[in-house]
Amino acid sequence: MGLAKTEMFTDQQNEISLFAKVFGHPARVAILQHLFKINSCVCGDLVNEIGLAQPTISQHLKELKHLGLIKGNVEGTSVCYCIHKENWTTMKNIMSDFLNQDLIEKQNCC
Amino acid sequence: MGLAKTEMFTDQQNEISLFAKVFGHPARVAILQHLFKINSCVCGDLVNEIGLAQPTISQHLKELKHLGLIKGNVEGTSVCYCIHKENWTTMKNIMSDFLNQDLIEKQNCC
DNA sequence: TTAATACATTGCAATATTACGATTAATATT
DNA sequence: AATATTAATCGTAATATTGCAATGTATTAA
Repeated sequence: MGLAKTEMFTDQQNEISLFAKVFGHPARVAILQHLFKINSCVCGDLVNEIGLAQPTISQHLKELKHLGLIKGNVEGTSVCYCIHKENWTTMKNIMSDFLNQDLIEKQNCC
Repeated sequence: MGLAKTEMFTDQQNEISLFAKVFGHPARVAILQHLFKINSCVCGDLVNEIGLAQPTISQHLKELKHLGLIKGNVEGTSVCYCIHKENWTTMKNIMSDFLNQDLIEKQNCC
């Protein structure tokens, strides 16, 4: 198989897992952290910054863009990337709801 | 390839991606949400609850346990699972730091 | 002891992911 | 126009993930 049976889960569960999946590779984490650190648009130097080959970085950027977490603007021959702030906030709220579920003391055995 | 080049990333980046990866499947999200909802140990009914075959659930539980996010206690013929609260809090702090990076207004082009 | 129950493990098929060389597409420069 | 630059896309190899049938293991019940 290798494919998740998404139809048996809620939209919320599928959405959480899609966001999580995109953070499930250190290169994409590194790209996002760099975009936050620079806090402006990064044109081109992500390949040097991260250290993977250009097609690989391009593929990771595509996934981040597809989920709406970054924006890309063509600027001459290069492309400028930055965090999509509104979508990042939306994602953050969804993930935070999941992570911040109540840990009330009431356990029986563990 | 199919394997991440973890050696070129920081420990923090690799840790974030490992936690995210385990949330990158809706079945594991559903299992965790169920454990939170019950808010005590769940003995046995996870297979009925989630709807995947027993070996599949067992495999997902193994991954969650391996990362330390759940605990499993043998209770007779069944095994009781619950959230590992301390580890969950640690994970939550790591993920929150990543998700809550500052979104200061200063963008050039995007 | 035997049978039943609950869960783990093994083995395998189908699909997904990661990485990159080669190529293509688009714009800039000369 | 010809060339250079930058990034996307294609194609492919290596590896990982998902799912489950079959089987194994441990505990309980009869």
